[in-house]
Parts: sequence; structure tokens; C-alpha cells
Amino acid sequence: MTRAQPSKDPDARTGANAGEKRTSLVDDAYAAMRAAIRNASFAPGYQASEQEIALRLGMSRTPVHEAAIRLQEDGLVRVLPRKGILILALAPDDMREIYDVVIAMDGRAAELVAALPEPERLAAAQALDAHTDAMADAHAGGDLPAWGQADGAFHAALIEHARNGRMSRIVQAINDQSHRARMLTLNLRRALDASIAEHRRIARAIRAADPVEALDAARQHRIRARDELLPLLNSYGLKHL
Amino acid sequence: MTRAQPSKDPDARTGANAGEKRTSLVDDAYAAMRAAIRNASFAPGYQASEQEIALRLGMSRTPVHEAAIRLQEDGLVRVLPRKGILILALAPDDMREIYDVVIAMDGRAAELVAALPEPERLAAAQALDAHTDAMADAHAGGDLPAWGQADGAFHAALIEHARNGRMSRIVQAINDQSHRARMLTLNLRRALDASIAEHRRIARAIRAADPVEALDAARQHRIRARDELLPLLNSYGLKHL
DNA sequence: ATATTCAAGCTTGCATGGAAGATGGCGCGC
DNA sequence: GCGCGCCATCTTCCATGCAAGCTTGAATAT
Repeated sequence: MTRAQPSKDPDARTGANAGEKRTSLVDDAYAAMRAAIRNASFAPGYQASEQEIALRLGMSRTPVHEAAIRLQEDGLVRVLPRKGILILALAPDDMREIYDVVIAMDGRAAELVAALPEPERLAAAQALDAHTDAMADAHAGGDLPAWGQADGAFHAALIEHARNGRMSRIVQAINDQSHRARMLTLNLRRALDASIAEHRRIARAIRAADPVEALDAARQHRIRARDELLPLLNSYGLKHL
Repeated sequence: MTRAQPSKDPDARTGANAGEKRTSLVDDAYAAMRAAIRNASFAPGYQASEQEIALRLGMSRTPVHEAAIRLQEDGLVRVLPRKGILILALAPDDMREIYDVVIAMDGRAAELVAALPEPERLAAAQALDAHTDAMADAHAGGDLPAWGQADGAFHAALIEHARNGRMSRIVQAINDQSHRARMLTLNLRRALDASIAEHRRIARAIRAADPVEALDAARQHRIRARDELLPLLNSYGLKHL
């Protein structure tokens, strides 16, 4: 509702903006830098100069600067007054903060979806189950990346069906911040079947039009995932991700 | 954690930047425009040109343009590609979205505060009760603006004691968006004592270290407030705030 | 009278230049 | 050798110029 999300492709190449659409240079710079941060082309802690990025993207400093402002508002970088653009690193404490936000948002979203009128509710439950099926398949096949992608799709669908643009935006920003951490910790995950079972419980509550159960299921799922991951991060001594 | 919030004064004059601090022009423009939107100097639906605002603030178009980007990211304005800066209006549906977010965030925050170690928990409960006392005083004295301010302080303190910078930022952005609506609907509110009693219940749960009760108390409080306000908005036919 | 076309004036998008500030290295004093 | 101050350089910040696009309104043809 608030604003259109023009670029949804997760893997845009860094230097090439193949989109022949009517996009502004600022949008191009924003998308390119965001993608570069996501796939760690820009490593956390790296300090880039706007001039250098502008040169690499084949544009002037102005659009890069304005894109950096947007990225800073998204919490991905920090513009240091006269030092350059710093790619932010995530500390375990940041992951704690992030999990609190998604615990709150996923819970409310599940509650809302469970309170939807029948046709939409069932459609949502069906979509969620489809994603969970994909997770189960990936788990059986030992395809961890596919599992992670299906897991992300499940949670994205949950938020999307809550039909709340502000919640979507918030969750997307949070996901951008934690994307690298999720990629890194994917192979540390143990309780994959627990996640699948919990997803089933959420979808079941939604199908049964039980908002209280849906809220609790979504919350407990995120809380358990957090309690599984945070100790791992600390024990591995990962100061920044 | 993410970033320092330099200007916290809520009523900065539009043209005068009295702060002799080391602020950039972009920050000045951001603060001035944000304040102007808050106190409705810039009415919703008003379409300003960057040139005009720059002239009024005594600076060039560049800092105004970059501040507009930040305000757009905050959901306060929309930069129309070659038409100017549009001050966004809030529809009742936006208020529904906003309430869903605060229901989720306040609930989680209350739960977190109730799980804090004893000294901080009691300090938080005491601070919350102090704000509720101020609400009761204002209610007794018939001072509606004071009541609204104390109510805002209560919820701000609740979030603050949860010690989560991302939650604070999200709630602050949401509050900025809904500030005008809150001001307008202040004199429509009826159940002022209900709010006070519910605040007491939240503080009591926190003092008793009962996260489950605190979560439910905070959620029910926000849900009731929403159910009180949204019908009023619709019945008054307020299409945009 | 009405519809259509076209041009002028407004707007921002983007590039670039000058200025101020921070930083790191180099030279000087000890 | 070691510490300190200064300058060169690199960085962003902000102003401004130019160009492109959209809107509006008038003038003309029907």
C-alpha cells in the first residue's frame, strides 16, 4: 500500500543492470548495492567510498549517495560523515533483537490469517502446506539450500496473507539484515523435522480458524528456532556475521 | 544500537534551526520537515516542490531532496518522480495496519520486560505506574492533552525498557505516521478509565514477573483501543487523516 | 463551440565543482 | 630510537547547471 516494490529479484548481478525498464539510477544503485550486500560481495566491515562504487556502477556519485541513505535507513549500511560507507556486521545481540521482532510479527500474522474468512483462510493454509511439503522433500533429499528457500517462502507467505503492507515492509527489512546470518547458519541447523512439524501446526490452526492456537504456534516456532541458533552463534564465537 | 537519534525535540520551528550543534543540513531539513508534518504545517495531501521547501529552509535543493528520501522511507511522504513531494494521508485502513503492528510490538515488549531480572523489572514497573498516575491526574483534571501525552509516555517507556533498538525504531516510525490521527481522535476517546486500568494490569504483570499475563494484558489493551477507535473513524466518515 | 495539437513552464534526475573536515604519513625535535 | 605536530590527500557535503519529462493552457482547425 505504501509503496511499490519494484525489484524483487534476489540475485541481480552486481555490475550489470540488465533491466531495460524505466528505472532511475538511484533505484539501480540501491538494488545493486543491496544485492551485493546480500551475497557478501560487500563483506561486513568493508568500508567503501561512494566514488569507488559510483565508478564500478558506471554512474555519478549522486545516485550512489542517495541509495546509501536508503540502505542506511534499512539498517544495512552506515554512512560515516566523512569516511565512507560501512557495511554493517551483525553481532549475536543483533540476532536477539531481530528474533524478537519476527516473534512478534509472525505471531500476529498467523493470528490474523487464522481470522480470515473461509476461502482466503483455506487458500493461505494450502499455500503454507505447499511450502512445508517442499521443505520435507528437501529434507528427505538432503538439499539444505532448497530447505532454506522453502522455509523462507513459508514465512514470506504467512506475512503476505496477513494483508498488512507495513508488516510486510518491516519483515522484509529485517530479513535483509539477517539474510547473511541465515545463509551462514543453515548448515548448523539440527532440528529440521521440528521446524516442519511446527509449520504443520501453524497451517493446521489456520485451517481450523483458531487464531489463539495459530498465534501460539507461530510464536513458539520462532522462539524455538531462536533458542536453537543463538547458543550456536555464541559457542562458535561468531562476533560478527 | 543501530543509529543515534540526534534530534528529539518534538516542536522544532519550521524555519529556524536553533540547534547550534554540529548537524548537517540534511539532518536539519529532515527534522524540520518531520516536525512540519507532525504539527500539520504540511497538511496531508499537500504537494510541495523541493525548490520551495529549500527556499523556505534557506538551503539548496540537495539536502531537501535527500531528507525527502529518508521521509519516504519512513512512510511520511511520497516523492513523485517529477511532480514534487506529496504529504501522505492516512486512511482508516492504514490505521488498521498500524494497530496490528503495535499490537504485536507492545505485546512482545511487555513480555520481554516481565522477563527482565528483578531490579530492572521493578524499575520499569515503577516508571510505567508513574506515567499511569499522570494519566489518572490528567483524567481527573479534565486535561485531555496531558492525558494523551502521558499515555504516549507510557507506551514509549514500555518499548524502551524492552531494550531492543530495532523495536524502538519501528515503533517510533509507526508513531510518526499515526501522530496526527492520535491528535485528531483524542477528543473522541471515551473509555479513558479503561485505558488506565489496563495500564495498571500491564504494570502489575511486569512487577509479578508474569510474561504470559503481561503479553496478554498489553495485547488486549491495544486491541480494545483499536476496536474503540476504528469504528469512530469510519462512522465519522474520515477518509483521510 | 469543441476538440486537438503544441509549446512553454514547471518539476525533479543527475553530474560536477568547490569547500570543509578527517586521517595517515612524514619530518622534525628530543 | 621515539614522540609529536603538520601537511597532503582522500573523503563526503552541498550548491548549481543542464537536460528530460510531465502538465497545463492557449491557439488553431473543424
